[in-house]
Amino acid sequence: MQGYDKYAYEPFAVTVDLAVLTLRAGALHVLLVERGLEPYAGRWALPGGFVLPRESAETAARRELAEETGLSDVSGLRLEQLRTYSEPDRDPRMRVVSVAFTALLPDPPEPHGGGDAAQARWLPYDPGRPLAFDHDRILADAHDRVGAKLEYSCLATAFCPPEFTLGELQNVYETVWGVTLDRPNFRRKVLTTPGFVEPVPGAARLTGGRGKPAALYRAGDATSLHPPLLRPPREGRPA
Amino acid sequence: MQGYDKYAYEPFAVTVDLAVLTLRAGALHVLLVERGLEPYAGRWALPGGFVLPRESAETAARRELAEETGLSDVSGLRLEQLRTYSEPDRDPRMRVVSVAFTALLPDPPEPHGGGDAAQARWLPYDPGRPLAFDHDRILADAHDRVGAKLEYSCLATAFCPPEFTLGELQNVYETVWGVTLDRPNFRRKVLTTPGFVEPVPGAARLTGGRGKPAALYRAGDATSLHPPLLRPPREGRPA
DNA sequence: CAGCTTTATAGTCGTAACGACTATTACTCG
DNA sequence: CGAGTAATAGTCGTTACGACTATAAAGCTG
Repeated sequence: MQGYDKYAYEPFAVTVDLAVLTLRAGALHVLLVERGLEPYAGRWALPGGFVLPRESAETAARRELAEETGLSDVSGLRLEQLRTYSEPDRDPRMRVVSVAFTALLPDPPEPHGGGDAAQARWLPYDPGRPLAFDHDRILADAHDRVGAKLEYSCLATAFCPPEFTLGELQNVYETVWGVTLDRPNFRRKVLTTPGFVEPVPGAARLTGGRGKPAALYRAGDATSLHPPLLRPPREGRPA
Repeated sequence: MQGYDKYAYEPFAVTVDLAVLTLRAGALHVLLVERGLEPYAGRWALPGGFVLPRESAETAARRELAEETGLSDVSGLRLEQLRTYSEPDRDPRMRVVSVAFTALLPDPPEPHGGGDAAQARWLPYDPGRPLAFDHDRILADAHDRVGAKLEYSCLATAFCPPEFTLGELQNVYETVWGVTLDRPNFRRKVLTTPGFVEPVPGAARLTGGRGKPAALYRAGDATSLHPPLLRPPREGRPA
């Protein structure tokens, strides 16, 4: 950066891309938009758009998130920078550098049509689905990152509504990691980690489904998990 | 990104900034360059520069790293993307979006003057030192990230020469974290983690200093630490 | 309504991991 | 040759965790 005044430089277009994840019906879903124009017309792509002249990438990402999801209040949502993608040919038309973000939503805010997208929909997360540009790689990176952050942060509550049961919280881990966890052990771990969750005062319980009604919890004030909640080590590689 | 063809967009300058860390004489050092021109003339700044038209940010970062350190072979070094900084006013002259990278060097490759910088030097890491632009924040973010990655990755060996003693490896942790660790326990943890380090075959030992000569090890083929090597929990916040 | 299924919650037991220590070995330095 | 220093070996008690059993409280099914 000290070389400003000597180097010639080329201007780039700067965009943001959003990997917005949620849990619908026990399966991980992603917010995708269908491209109407070439290149990649008809292909699914991550929502996103240009960073405006007076915006930071974070601001632009939050604006796009509101536009694409149609949510009235996006201010409380966690929006985390993932990484920046800058391969010279990632867009065939021009030089585009894209800052990717990850967001996690509690409940499926119904599809929506807002924003400028031809069509925006929640689709099940499928690592094999080819997306426009390098978006499949961005999405895979986002999935990896979220999976890793579940281990040592309290991020999982971001997938849950304000009040949730431990079963719902466990579903977050199981769905994102693609494993099943032992329920009593999960419960013990979460409850003995100070600040991870706190019981809802009114002794409120959630009933309605089958089985014994579950106690309700809220996210606590802790932000990191010490010690972490490790996912079971993969078979084939010793721990 | 689907909005290309409708939105007008503003071109940005894209740069890379490098937080290059090393251990000199048991203290964490950073590679800094002294700015010759306004703004921030005379201030220390992170090395970096513009991304050229046909480069990715990663390529540009590696090029800059070679130029600034004067190292002949930079290809083996770990260069990791940290985060992108895009506040509209981070550079008073123009709109600059900067992709920041972190690199870790084993041994202090002597200062150097290569590249276009007025002066490049290793200075002790000091969170209080004001740097040009938002570079003090970038540097702080890099330090945080490296500290966190030491816990669950084998990154620490990147600070060490190809063959190192367990004492040197422990120094990496102690220096970056700013704590002291129990030597036998550290040793046990490192040696019982498969693939973290492997002994150098020839039963080579490093002598020369005071004390008993230490056995030499190399980095193993593992890349992540399962279970992690947690830093001691801060006092004041219960674990 | 009885009994099955389902889900939440309580608790046990054995082991692995880890923090805090002590002891011993093998060097250099004065 | 001792004193100091750093590496290595090993012990002990506690915590954390995986695997598992048991009980409680709901809905469902006939």
